Amino acid sequence: MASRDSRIARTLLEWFDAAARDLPWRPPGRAGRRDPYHTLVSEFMLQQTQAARVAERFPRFLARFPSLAHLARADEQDVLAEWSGLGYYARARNLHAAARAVADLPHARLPHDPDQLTALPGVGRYTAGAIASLAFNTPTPAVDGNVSRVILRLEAKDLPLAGPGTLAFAHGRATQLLATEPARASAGALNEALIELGATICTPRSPRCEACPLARECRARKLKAQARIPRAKPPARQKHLRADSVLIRDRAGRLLIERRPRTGLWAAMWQAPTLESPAGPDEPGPTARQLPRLLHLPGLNLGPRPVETFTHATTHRLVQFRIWTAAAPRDFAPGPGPAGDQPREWKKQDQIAMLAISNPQRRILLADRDSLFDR
DNA sequence: AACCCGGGGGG
DNA sequence: CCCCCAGGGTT
Repeated sequence: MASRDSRIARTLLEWFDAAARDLPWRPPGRAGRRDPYHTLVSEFMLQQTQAARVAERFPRFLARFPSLAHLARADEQDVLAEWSGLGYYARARNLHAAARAVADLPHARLPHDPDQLTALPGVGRYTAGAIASLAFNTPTPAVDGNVSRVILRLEAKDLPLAGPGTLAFAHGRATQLLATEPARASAGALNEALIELGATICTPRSPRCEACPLARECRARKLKAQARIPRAKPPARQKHLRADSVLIRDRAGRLLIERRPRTGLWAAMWQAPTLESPAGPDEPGPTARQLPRLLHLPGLNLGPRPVETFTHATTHRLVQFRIWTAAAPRDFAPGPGPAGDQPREWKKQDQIAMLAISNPQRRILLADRDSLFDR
């Protein structure tokens, strides 16, 4: 089978050379080496996130944190602020911590060895393999969801993508491909080609086999099984939540904001004072009279009804937001949030825009709110 | 092994 | 609009 693997590797490398998308973390025209720091940042951003979306944010992140040393020196809240809207915010904290760990290394350089890379916070087996191979051409696999799917189809292996044997199988096959003559000196290019093929051609649904360079080698295609490989997983269960957010404006036009607890959803990010509670048919949620007490906002008078509602969906929850408004009374003295460790501050909208803030809170705090207070 | 952690795109 | 995607850390 060595010749089949050689054909696959050669075909992948030629295809990638001709068809690779132009992405901001790749060297232009595939000439020159990849910058290790750029690779670190982009691989963190690419965890669970599509390349097109990362491409919108990567240049801005680099402009703000131009080098690993800059990132290591930065304040965590500023890194989180720059990450706002990208989701999975633990990635931002881990990236910052990883930059600090590398900066503390003897030469302050990223290791070439995947095992040493795995020791960094937020760097698992995939990310370590990606950085090692893409930035330093270390001959090691980088198996993400794309690569697993491509290999399962290529070998007509009827396994679920997240199944226990899948990663080991894909890892083994990727290692064999990397050992072929055409790929031996091009580990980074081969890994990136596999990822690129999965992202652009061998997509989860409706794979574009007519455009696939590996169509002739693909065993799933031969069996017309590409649509059912990999096997589907059961859907995730969504938890229904309510979030009552109170917009409080003082005489200077500033809004009251608080920081969320350091763990859990939207950890350590800023928001309007918000109470989360279960949502459901027999869960009416707090009333306008109850909310000020529950949120430690003594003396506040809310309007009788929310001024706006909307639904925010994440993978595992459906959050029904209700926005309330109030003008701060003259002697208003808000305490810390109910969780105890939630400091509160008054800020203008243009200052809030610079903070670490989730998408729903961005919608709540940064929209034009004058009309809401007029009601 | 099961669960937590966001957000956007595709059919 | 519903359905889908998927890496790392924690427990």
